[in-house]
Amino acid sequence: MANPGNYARICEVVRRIPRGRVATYGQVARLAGLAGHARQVGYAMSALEDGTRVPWHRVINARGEISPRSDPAGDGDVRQRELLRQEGVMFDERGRVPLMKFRWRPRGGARGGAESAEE
DNA sequence: AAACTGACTAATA
DNA sequence: CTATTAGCCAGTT
Repeated sequence: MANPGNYARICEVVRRIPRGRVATYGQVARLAGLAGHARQVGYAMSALEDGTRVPWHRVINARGEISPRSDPAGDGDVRQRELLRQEGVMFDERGRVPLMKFRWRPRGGARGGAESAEE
């Protein structure tokens, strides 16, 4: 990565997502000080080197689903779902995560449900 | 340097 | 619910 600065921020944020919680790309971007750069967050994830301790699997899209990615192996999304399930995250019939319940809420609870749920 | 690409989101229709 | 449009910006070609 030519500019790891942004990636570092993203990793920092992702790293502090507690177990059993998920965060959206937009949320991570905002917390990383890159509001509106949700795309860059996803891009950063794909650029992560192996051996990284960043829980990238806890980052999902705003719909609460695992974003389909163009992985040659094609097992990336499957693995992500497995990892989340291991942490106690439940999926509904459609394979989605109820953000209303599992969304990571930094701050004492100012967001989620009552406030602007997402962007 | 210019054009493409992409693990995204939100607003409309 | 799906489809379309537009905004966003770093990394690749």
